[in-house]
Amino acid sequence: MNLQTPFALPDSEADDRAQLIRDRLRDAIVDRRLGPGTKLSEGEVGAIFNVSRTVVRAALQMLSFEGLVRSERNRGAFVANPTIEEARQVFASRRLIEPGLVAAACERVTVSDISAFRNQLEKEAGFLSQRGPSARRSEIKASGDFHLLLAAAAGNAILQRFMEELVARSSLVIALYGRSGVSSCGHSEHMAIVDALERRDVPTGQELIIHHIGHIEADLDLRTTDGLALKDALGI
Amino acid sequence: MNLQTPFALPDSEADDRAQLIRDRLRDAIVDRRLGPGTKLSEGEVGAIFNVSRTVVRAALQMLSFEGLVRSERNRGAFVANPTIEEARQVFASRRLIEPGLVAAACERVTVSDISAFRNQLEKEAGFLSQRGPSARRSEIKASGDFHLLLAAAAGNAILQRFMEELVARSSLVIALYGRSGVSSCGHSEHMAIVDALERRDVPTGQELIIHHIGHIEADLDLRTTDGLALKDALGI
DNA sequence: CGCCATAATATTGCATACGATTTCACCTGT
DNA sequence: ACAGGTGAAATCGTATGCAATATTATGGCG
Repeated sequence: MNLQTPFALPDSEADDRAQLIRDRLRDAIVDRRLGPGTKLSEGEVGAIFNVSRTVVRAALQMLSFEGLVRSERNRGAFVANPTIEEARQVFASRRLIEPGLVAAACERVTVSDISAFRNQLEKEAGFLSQRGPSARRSEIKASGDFHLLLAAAAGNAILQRFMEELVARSSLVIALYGRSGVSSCGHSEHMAIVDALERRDVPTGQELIIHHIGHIEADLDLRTTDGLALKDALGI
Repeated sequence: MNLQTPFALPDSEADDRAQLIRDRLRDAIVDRRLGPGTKLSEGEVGAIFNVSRTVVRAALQMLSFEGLVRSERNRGAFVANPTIEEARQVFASRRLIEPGLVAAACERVTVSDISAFRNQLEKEAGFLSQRGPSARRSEIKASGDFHLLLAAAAGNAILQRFMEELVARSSLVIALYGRSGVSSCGHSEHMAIVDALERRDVPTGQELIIHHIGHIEADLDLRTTDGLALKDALGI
């Protein structure tokens, strides 16, 4: 467990340590420092963050609601291992919700929203030009953050929370089933979407985001692994 | 607190008492035995269900994630009091998601799904013909269950969970802002939707559900209460 | 040599204990 | 009579302890 937090929580004035631990764990999961299936022992996590199991349990329960962690009774909590079916459902949900976000965002987007988008796009470009696993992770995170920015711009707190969950789960799915690592073509698509938002061009924006989600999903290997694949596994 | 559970949990062999308590509380909230703003004290709830505060806290945390309960640090948990803005967002979310559910459900409904729908419709009719506050509550619940059935028929577990949250929150919103109590016209609309599902008629089904959601929302009083209303309040 | 039964160990589920914070009642002073 | 302050009671946040369950190690047996 490399959470780069060897000592007690330094920050912040904001109480609620469970939330803080949840955020740390979530970050670690979505940028794959904690891989699917990793056990998150209450005692161990508590020791790392210098808190009792009580507050760790609260954090793990939150992550379990978000679908990032699977809790088994009397066995503990593990980083989720989404099945292919779950992966499909994540993307089906995104295909349903994100065009709606684009429509809402087109209506109410402000100049400061747009500049936040541009800022995010520059960050993406920065990570793209770098090399190394750390930049890779940052790139994945930045790519997800773009969609979260879209959700925020839509101005619906409920849908925003749904999207937070979907984006986080997507990153798990990509970790498990991603083929080429990162779909680097995503950046230009994000740019085109921002352009459409700025023009308040709903149909174009929706078409772009649908294609974009399609590209992300197309980069996954979601072939069902039953029947024939079993033989393959035995053959090896 | 009238949760009609004066003694220890009778059922069931199924472990996880926190989940059971969450379900009980949620039922009480969505059928308005617990009104918005009601305090849910950990100790009190624990005494009712004969469990420690630990497990009550877990249940309340779950409800707080679902938006049915608002938790304030060092103050406790209260049945949520959605604002008008939140109410609008709940219905905006439903307008986005439910047509997608109809489309998915049309593709994959089975005959047993249809009969489940018909069964549900009969239940609704039964409550409609009765009088009294208890039948009223059952009617509200049954009306929500119809939409949950739709979500289940769509076959996407993630969207199903989102809908569970949205339906539950809708019932809170109706409790707060409902005008005529119950939109009794809903029943015939539900029937028409089931007919469309059976014919696998996506466009009609989507149009029907959009109108249906519109009718539910139209029965609310979501006029914003700022500016002028302040004067009114002072005038009284 | 491998396999199953059994004991030792670790981990979770839950209750309880205690300090911290809030709430409420009461009281005093103006 | 009322505003504001003070103290008691209630409630929450968190740590810890114990029983129950799962996991791992050990040893006997086929």
